[in-house]
Amino acid sequence: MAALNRKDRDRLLRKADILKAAEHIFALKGYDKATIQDIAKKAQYATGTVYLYFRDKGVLYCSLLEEKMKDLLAGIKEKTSRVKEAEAKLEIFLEEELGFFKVNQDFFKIFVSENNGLRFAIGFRISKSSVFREYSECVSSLVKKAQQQGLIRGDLYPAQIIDIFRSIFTSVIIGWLRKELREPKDSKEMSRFILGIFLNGIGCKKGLIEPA
Amino acid sequence: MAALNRKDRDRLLRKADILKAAEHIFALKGYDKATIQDIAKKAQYATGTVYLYFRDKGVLYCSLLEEKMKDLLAGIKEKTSRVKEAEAKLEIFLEEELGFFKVNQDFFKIFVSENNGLRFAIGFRISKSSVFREYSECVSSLVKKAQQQGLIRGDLYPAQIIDIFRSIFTSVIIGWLRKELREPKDSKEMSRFILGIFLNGIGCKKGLIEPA
Amino acid sequence: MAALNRKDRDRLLRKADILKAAEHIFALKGYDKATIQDIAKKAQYATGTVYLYFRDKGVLYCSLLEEKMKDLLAGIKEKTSRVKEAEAKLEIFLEEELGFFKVNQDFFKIFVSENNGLRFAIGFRISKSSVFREYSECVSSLVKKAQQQGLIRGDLYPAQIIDIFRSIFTSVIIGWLRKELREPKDSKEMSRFILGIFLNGIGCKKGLIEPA
Amino acid sequence: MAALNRKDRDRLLRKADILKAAEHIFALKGYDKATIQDIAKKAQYATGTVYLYFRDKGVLYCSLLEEKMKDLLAGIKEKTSRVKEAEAKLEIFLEEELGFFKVNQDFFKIFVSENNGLRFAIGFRISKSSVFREYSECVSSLVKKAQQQGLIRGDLYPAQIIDIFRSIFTSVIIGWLRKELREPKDSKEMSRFILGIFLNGIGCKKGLIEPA
DNA sequence: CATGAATGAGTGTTCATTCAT
DNA sequence: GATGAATGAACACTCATTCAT
Repeated sequence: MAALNRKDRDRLLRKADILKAAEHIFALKGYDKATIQDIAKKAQYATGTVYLYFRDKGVLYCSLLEEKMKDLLAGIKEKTSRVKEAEAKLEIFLEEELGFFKVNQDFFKIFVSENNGLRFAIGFRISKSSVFREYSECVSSLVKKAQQQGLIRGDLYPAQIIDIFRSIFTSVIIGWLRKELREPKDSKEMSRFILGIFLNGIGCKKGLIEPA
Repeated sequence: MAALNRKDRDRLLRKADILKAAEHIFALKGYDKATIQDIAKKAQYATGTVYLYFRDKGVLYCSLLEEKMKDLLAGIKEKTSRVKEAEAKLEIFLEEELGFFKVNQDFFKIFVSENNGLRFAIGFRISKSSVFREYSECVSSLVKKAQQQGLIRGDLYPAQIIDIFRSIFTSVIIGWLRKELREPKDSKEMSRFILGIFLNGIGCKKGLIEPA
Repeated sequence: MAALNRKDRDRLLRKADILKAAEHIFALKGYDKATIQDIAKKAQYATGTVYLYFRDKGVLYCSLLEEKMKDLLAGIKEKTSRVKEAEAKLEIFLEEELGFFKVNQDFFKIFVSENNGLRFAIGFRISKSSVFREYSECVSSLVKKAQQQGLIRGDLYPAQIIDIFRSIFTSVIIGWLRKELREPKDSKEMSRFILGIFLNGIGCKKGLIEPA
Repeated sequence: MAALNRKDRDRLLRKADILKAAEHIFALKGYDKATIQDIAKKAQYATGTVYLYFRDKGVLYCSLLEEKMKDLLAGIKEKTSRVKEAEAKLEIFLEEELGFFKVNQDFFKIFVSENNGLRFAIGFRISKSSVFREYSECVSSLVKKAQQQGLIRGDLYPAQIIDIFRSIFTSVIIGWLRKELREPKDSKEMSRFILGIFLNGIGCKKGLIEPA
């Protein structure tokens, strides 16, 4: 925030260079198959330089996730705070994420494999990180507010709802990125579309079955 | 099926030993971090023994996936063929998968990371395998039938619907396995619950928003 | 020599089977790249069976060489003993080896790589074996007799002469087997041809240079 | 030739270290039995270091052969071009190889096992390499010139003559290196000695037999 | 005896990490 | 600080040898 001296500013610039390269390589090859040398070369630094900025490969990976999540979260918080209604908040939340992933498709791949792989396989406890916790809490509060306002069923854990929300969102965005949707809509339309599925399901309104 | 001589039977038993160990190790560590030595040790065989049954690590991994998918698919086909209605088919499909994953939690982890990461990072083209293709076709036909019978919206690609279906399913099952649900219901109830969300969404019936 | 009981006879037959397979495989792949499993399979025995007849891979290899050398040597001794003159002996020696290698081309490859590789690279001390020693002595006595009879220069070690003799012989036979000679002659003609080169060299009789 | 910066020079020095170690180990154990760890240790580097300079074991081996052949060939070409007569060229050729192998005895072993086994067993097609082809062509042209000048019999394929030439040469040099010759002569004398055998054979001039 | 599945030491090769320059 | 060569532990895979059946 405050004005940085040249040294600190340079340091941040280099970190950013490396993170950008890492984002591309990790998205392309996955965590294990990506090598530090790949990343260093992509970033046009020497191998050792990476270690001046990140203690090890794991830290680099986590930093990447956190950095991106921080950006995403900042956008979401800022935009959703502008409206009051839960529904509008959810809509704007979706819109913001759609926009973010549209310009961060590499990160989207990582995010998906991280989030949907549910961190089973990877030894990192990213969810312990503060940005991730904050992101969870942010989404959680959106969902709780929607429950309070009677928009969303109250008989489910928010965590569960978020998972469902996230997974519908992810499915749709993957199709979107694949250009498989009939009409590749803009973020705004897409946001309403996803929210529609989330709230109303995929069923025709004819044969509604009783919720269990 | 046919009576096997001792040799063939033993061979199958040993393959099964190794596959079981592999399932556990792959679920625990992921494909890359899992080592053949880990798997051999877990199965209480020597390293080289694994190679008597599987040409290489990749083949072992694929065999594992295919073997399990074959079992899963057989159950699904058998059970869903007993009913006529699309809705009942979907319900039974869910019930069958729920039951299968309940007793195959290790495989579930692998299945999720394989399926949801959309195979970004892994070099295997498992989806080319006939069992995987057959599984896709099976789910696809269930969904198409549901569309024809007016149960599911007809304005979406089946592939998209399947993704959404699968992602809701996955989210719920993860919560279920984590015992995060208020009342850990049995497979039958859970199946109706998931189908309800899928068809009707998570919204309260009050404030329905218009689908975009 | 004496009549063998069935047990001993069977044992010899099996050894011969294995040696024959080994000959083929060693010729094809070389010592290191050949595997016992290759050989066992070729001989249509189980892997372990090979070890009932040969202590280890090295012994199998050496036995093969010795067995073949014994056959070769027996033929040479028998045939060369029929004539008196050193020149005739040499001629018959060559004829016999040519005939032997013509029907034992696999062994010829092994023999060449063993003999011409000069046992530098391989850890076996085959030359210590009695058959090899005997073979050396046999050729040596032929050469010495030729020296005594004034056929061959007396100012060289027999060992040296044998090496030269052998190497000319080998070169020619390789070309012969490759069918590179203008007229693929029979063993008798070929034998005289080699002997001619050995004794008179490759030079035209015009410009004889003085022996150093 | 051109002045190299320190980096390039160091790189060449290290490559040379490794090649030297490889030469020794390959000569001692043969290609298959030699391990990269042996070579690295001999060169006093870590295992991985070898791979910074040579892509794999095969490339290391081929590089070694090519590097040495290049040196050998350069010497031969330079020296033989100084004289006109075929006989003198052959003599100088021999002299040069004798001198080269005297100071490169390890390489001589490799050269012999590579060349004389006629590459039966080894999967590399080194003969495809340009240096090897060039070497062959060089020797071939020496032999052809000798045939044209009436020094060598014209009724044989050059390839055949070269084989004989090489094999006599090899036999003699091995004896020479073993110090088995009565008087270990210098390269010049030895060269004339070999050429004498090559042109005139090993026979006494008395009992010349008719060439077949 | 014969078998061939099992063994596990050993090899080529990679790559995260270090450190002298 | 930046570099990138060097390191060496680790892994996939092979195969000579053993031994229970």
